[in-house]
Amino acid sequence: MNSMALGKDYAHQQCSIARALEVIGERWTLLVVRDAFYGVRRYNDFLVHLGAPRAVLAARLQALVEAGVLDRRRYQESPPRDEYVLTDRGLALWPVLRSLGAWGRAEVPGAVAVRHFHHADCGTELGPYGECPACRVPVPPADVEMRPGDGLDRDPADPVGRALLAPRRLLVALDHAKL
Amino acid sequence: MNSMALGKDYAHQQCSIARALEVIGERWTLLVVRDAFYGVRRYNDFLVHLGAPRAVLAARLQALVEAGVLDRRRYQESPPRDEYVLTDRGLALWPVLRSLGAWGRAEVPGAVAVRHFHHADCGTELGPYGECPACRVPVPPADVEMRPGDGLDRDPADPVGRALLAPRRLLVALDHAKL
DNA sequence: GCACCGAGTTCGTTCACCGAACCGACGGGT
DNA sequence: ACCCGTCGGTTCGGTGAACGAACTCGGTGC
Repeated sequence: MNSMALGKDYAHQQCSIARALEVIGERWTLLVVRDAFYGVRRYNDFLVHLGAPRAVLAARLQALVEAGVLDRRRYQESPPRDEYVLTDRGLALWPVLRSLGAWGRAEVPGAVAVRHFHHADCGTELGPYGECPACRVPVPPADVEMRPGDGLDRDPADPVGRALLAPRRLLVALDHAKL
Repeated sequence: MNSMALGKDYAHQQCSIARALEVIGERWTLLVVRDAFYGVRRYNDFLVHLGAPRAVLAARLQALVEAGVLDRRRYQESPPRDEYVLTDRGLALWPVLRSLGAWGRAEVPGAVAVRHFHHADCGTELGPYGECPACRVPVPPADVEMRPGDGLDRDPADPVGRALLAPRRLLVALDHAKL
């Protein structure tokens, strides 16, 4: 529970980047956070959408809760079921995901535009830093609308992938009645 | 060179974030890129500053060159010595490092300000997105001056860490006459 | 009672990371 | 000529993490 034991620490590095990577730098972790922004909240939905091993997913979710990035909360009592939602600290990761996605789309060869992000208030597509070029304000993730792009597979195998085909507001939970 | 048998690929994920993570998501990779922004260019300097295993460092440098993030170039013939410098594609990672560092400083508990980044033209400290609040422009990394903060260790063990104590412009190579 | 579901845990294999040792090309000192 | 040191790696044995399949457990619906 304290610092060590895991090989995930960058030892004596004194750098806020290294400290950030100790929290969100392990394999799968940032994709879990991404899915949380997309509205995924349940263990099984993360599982089918990510394709990660079950044990790894369980470990990442627990680590993110302990790091204060996700909050685990009961959403029904019988049977007892928990969901994982982003805390303020998790929401603060939006610029990281935004800049990573922008780089991946612009700089990794063979990339096609898979998703577009728009300012929900005015419909304008976000700039590279997650700001609205029209309104000249940084757009918080709650005000972002995600729309599918041309490169997106029209018929994903998993139900979560299908649910994410439609335009949707970030952070809004998936509707399980429609899955 | 194609998809590979390595476990570093996020399989069927269609997401520019996942594609970016396939390039810079492995352990140590992003810290190598960070050091490249700080002016580190030689194998041995990366090695002593990062503390990574030699084999891992060699693999990461090679992978980054193949991905077009770093360029390997000869800087002397006898003995033949190469240095690794950021390409345009690597320079485009600046917003990623900037947002990660900002998050690590603001949101990871127990963090103290270790380094500050200023707009070299006017001296103003950069905003959270790497923009200059005074000039209202996004600041390219070449125009960023890095200054040590209060949380920085005054006497690091390695010579590279000592060289990075002084205020310096990003991307400028370390001066090996002073190491 | 029984099948089913969500949310994990357990387990054996595979793979990547680690750190120490080793290697080869070159330069400098004696 | 010989030894020493540096730089930039490669090799190797041990360890820990990731993987995927199987299993468990609580609870519900039929």
